[in-house]
Amino acid sequence: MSACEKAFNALGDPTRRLIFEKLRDRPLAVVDIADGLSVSRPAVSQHLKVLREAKLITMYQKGTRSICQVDREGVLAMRNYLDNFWNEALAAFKLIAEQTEKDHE
Amino acid sequence: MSACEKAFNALGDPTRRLIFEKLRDRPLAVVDIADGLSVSRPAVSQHLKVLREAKLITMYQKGTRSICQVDREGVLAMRNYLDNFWNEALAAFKLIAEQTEKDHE
DNA sequence: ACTTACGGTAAGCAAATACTTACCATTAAG
DNA sequence: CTTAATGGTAAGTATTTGCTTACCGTAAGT
Repeated sequence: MSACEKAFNALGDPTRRLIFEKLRDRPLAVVDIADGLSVSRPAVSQHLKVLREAKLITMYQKGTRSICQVDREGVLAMRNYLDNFWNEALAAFKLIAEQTEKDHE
Repeated sequence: MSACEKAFNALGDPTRRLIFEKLRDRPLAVVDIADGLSVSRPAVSQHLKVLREAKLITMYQKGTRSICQVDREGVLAMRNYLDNFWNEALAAFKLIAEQTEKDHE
């Protein structure tokens, strides 16, 4: 279930979260992502690389522009991880509750 | 929706993810978390503080031991964020798809 | 062909952060 | 009361990592 190790690493950085959220509403070129942000374009490029390797975004060429968009794979992987985590935590909690109940009777 | 800023930061670190996952199956004392990990106990304490402030775990005293367990608040906040994100991304995608369809007729 | 727009990569720097050792406080047990 | 167990905090170090400038490559426009 640690297919999303990289995804958690990637979204651990506030600037990358900003970029990620910018792409939620529409695909954007690198240059469009960069302006409005307080960091340089090369910095953005580096962040995009991390997001790409985490499968949180995909990119394709369109002329000289590199268009970025969110990648369902990474997003769903994280969602799945958290769902799973929570279900198992809940199950474990119930098991322990039953156990301690037994101890008290 | 950025109630989980801290949660993403917290789970951005691999050691903290390890600790977090250790707690999925059962509550543990700090000392129990520390052994098995490759870092010192004080390091664990510091990580626990971060996880606590991110509302990913809660702690309570039991004698000299501090028992840690997962906190639903943080987990559900992240899950919610990702659900929301994905829904909005999907909606945006459809909107754009419809738009470009129009352009082609 | 020349120029402009776009963007990836490298090297170096600066800031953040994860880790260690040392120390102290609290609680239970002898 | 003394000792052992547990764990939080502080100070300092070291590693990581995010950022910048500089440079180069590619694709479109003139």
